[in-house]
Amino acid sequence: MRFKKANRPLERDFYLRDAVSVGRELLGKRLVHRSAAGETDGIIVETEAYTGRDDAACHSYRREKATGKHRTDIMFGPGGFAYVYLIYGMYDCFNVVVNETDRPEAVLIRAIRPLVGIELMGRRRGISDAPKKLCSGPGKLCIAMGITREHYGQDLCGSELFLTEGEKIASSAVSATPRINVDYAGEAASYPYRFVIRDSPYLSTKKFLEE
DNA sequence: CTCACGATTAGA
DNA sequence: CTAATCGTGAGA
Repeated sequence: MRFKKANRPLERDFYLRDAVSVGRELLGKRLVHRSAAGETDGIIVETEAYTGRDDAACHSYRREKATGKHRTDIMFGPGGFAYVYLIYGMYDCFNVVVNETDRPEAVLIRAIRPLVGIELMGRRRGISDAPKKLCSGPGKLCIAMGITREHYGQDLCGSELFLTEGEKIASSAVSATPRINVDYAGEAASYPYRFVIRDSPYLSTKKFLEE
């Protein structure tokens, strides 16, 4: 058998739900990338939910369908596939597409606590000091884990790039805050769709507001 | 075709 | 605080 039971990729059904639920439940899961250079993996400590056509912060906001020509096309299919896009002309961001076909939602993975392949992560990032900074942001974790736009559309139920069970996170250890850097989204900018493991030293920022 | 700007980061 | 850097999407 290719995987030990505890290390199997999460199944499709996990992803076929709304972004807020999946975003919250991805905290504590392990993100694994088996690349030619080696394996890297770590525990997710920060996510953001993007809830589709009605969410002004979401890339699929007011879009109607996949045209075959837009970066968001993958979001219109079923959950459990990778949506990776270039931000600010410099960095890639890794998202998990969620929900059913034609419900274009996604969860942005914003920070990870490195577990495996820390030296490889350091080499990719060009730093040698504390692992706390290796994956403390959506751009940084893509560099550290070797995730690029070539992974756009990858099936996360496969064996190269996937999520699997990690640690149980008590709901009392989770905080929900507004999402980072979505000021352009008007009212949606204040929705509490960012989920963090409170007080984790591996987060992208120290911003906490609400419970 | 042009062009303003971004789900970021590192560095002054 | 700002520069870096380029794909995207809106508009002519």
